[in-house]
Amino acid sequence: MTTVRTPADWPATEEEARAVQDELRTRVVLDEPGPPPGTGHVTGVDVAYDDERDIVAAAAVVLDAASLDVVAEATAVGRVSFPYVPGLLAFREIPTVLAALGALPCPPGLVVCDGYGLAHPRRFGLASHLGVLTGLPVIGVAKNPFAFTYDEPGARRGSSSPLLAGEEEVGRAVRTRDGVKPVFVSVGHRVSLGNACAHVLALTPRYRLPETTRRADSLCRRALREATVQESTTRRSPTSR
DNA sequence: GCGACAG
DNA sequence: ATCTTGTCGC
Repeated sequence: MTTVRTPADWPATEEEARAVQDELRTRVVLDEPGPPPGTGHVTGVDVAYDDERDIVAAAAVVLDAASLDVVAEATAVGRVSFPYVPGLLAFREIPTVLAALGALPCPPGLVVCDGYGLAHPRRFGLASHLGVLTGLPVIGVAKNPFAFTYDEPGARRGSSSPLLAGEEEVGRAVRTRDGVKPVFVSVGHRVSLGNACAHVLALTPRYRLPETTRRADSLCRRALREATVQESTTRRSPTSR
């Protein structure tokens, strides 16, 4: 498990963070289809927090896209680098997520993260940000519609409807299980929306959330528990070094 | 101006 | 995100 420090030039205020988003958004690539679903690697990333101790743990789990078997995984821990502000989530998660991705022993292929990409107040959510910084194809899968609107998709798995910012389709509400609340898919970088939705369906043979998200979620929670235990153990044993 | 609002 | 056990149901 690698440890990360927040970069020295990390934005300190909401204003600075928004300026960074406005600058980086010009580098998002939206005209590539992305890798075909069911081939190569698909990597889930997620983070867990311990606000009490100001610790954040990130996990990256690489799956074989065809079998959904785990191929590799990595974790990283660090300090929380920004408060939670709607629209600025990426600044809270990215340093640690980048460290976890960087610790992987193989290429991640397509990256699937929690939250949004294009579906964002300035069209530059976590998935877009992560894509621009890594150059990798990235999509976002969120559990809530944020401030966007949508019509309920059909009740069957595979149904979807546009996620709308006014008239603009910024993502899609995708039903991954019959009769279960949809997930909210948006493009991050170098993947088309249709392809992103196809990936999400390929990653949900059994549960509402993609296997990538589920694997990364449980791994980063475990990493957080172990990071906490390590630190308290060190404190209790001043002679142990 | 105020409230809502990914995780 | 996180606080949190058992429990109802397929």
